[in-house]
Amino acid sequence: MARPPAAEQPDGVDTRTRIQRVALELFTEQGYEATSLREIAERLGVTKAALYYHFRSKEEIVQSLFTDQLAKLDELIAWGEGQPRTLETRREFVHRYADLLQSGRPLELMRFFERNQTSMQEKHQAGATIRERIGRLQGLLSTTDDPPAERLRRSLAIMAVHTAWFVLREPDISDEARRAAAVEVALSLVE
Amino acid sequence: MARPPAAEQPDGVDTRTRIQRVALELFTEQGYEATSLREIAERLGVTKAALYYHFRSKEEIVQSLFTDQLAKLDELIAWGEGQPRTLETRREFVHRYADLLQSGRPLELMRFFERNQTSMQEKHQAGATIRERIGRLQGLLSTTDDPPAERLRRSLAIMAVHTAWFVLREPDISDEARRAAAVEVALSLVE
DNA sequence: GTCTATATGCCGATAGAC
DNA sequence: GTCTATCGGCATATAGAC
Repeated sequence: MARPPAAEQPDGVDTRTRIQRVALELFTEQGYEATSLREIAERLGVTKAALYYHFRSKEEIVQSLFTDQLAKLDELIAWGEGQPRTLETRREFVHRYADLLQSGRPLELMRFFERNQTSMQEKHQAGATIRERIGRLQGLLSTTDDPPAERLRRSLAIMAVHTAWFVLREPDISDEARRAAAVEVALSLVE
Repeated sequence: MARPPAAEQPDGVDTRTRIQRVALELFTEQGYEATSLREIAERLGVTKAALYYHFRSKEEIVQSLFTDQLAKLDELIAWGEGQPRTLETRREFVHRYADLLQSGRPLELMRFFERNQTSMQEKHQAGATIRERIGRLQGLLSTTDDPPAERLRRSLAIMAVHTAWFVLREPDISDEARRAAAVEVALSLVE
């Protein structure tokens, strides 16, 4: 998992991590397919070959982004799958999910994934993994027995929590206010 | 706009239209960047050069998909911008928007757009146009003066109408039932 | 760990025959 | 309207020196 033994740059971040950061940014802005390894390398001031020392392929860069962050999501899913399917569980889930998105950087990953859905297909291993987890999340809130409107509402509850960060940008809204709005709307959708 | 004078294939659809259909399908499934003109041509049993007789570039194929369908959306926006910003207008908007998505094929275009967000950037002319229209749609339902939770709720109302078609698939749900669920949830979000 | 140099292949796009 | 043939370019990926 972790790899402590690594040479560090002046800014205290090793090259592997710098590659991941730049790749995530460019993949999200321009798209996975539209971003070349040459572009990533140039941004970092190294050559393509240096990238291949740290990652065996372009796809492996993406995989590394997710595997480094997937653990917390799996914790939440494990918790949810051990709870009774009650209103109280759904409420608690909304809060925990909002927490999850606010801590660490899973939100940047979500955005990357959302904007690169076509690249993250079944062929892409990271894509398959994330899709499976999203299915499990939805499964925590509703079952196929529920009436359609209710299933739709509960899917939207999850979307509300991410979407809040993209819809509520301007003007001068604090992270706390955005989170409060997300939770309020999501809660109303799981009632 | 229309181009009646065109040779037709045995199945009654001219080549230009067949190119558009296959392109939309492949762009949506695999992604715009990941789909080559060679692939589209092979699927149709022609060569790349034939594609270039009908469209000047890959991007022009995408543009043609939207320009052929944008008129109805513009009608809805024009109607909405001429109405008072009342609850009754929002309700009527939800119904009209659901109508719009059910008639014709704008839904397939929405799916294509949603799954190829990174390719449909500002540089891409079709992308800029659609983004502008989506902004106008959101503007019909809410203003920046509204409190955050309300703005989020109204953005979700629009999403509910599309999302219904992707979330509510199995098992044996009719178009009418799906539409009813979408409208019900969207209405509750614009109250 | 990073470099130079290169292999190999597909891409979008065009020219010109039929 | 569709074809064959081709251009120039950039892609991912690798070999091997330092």
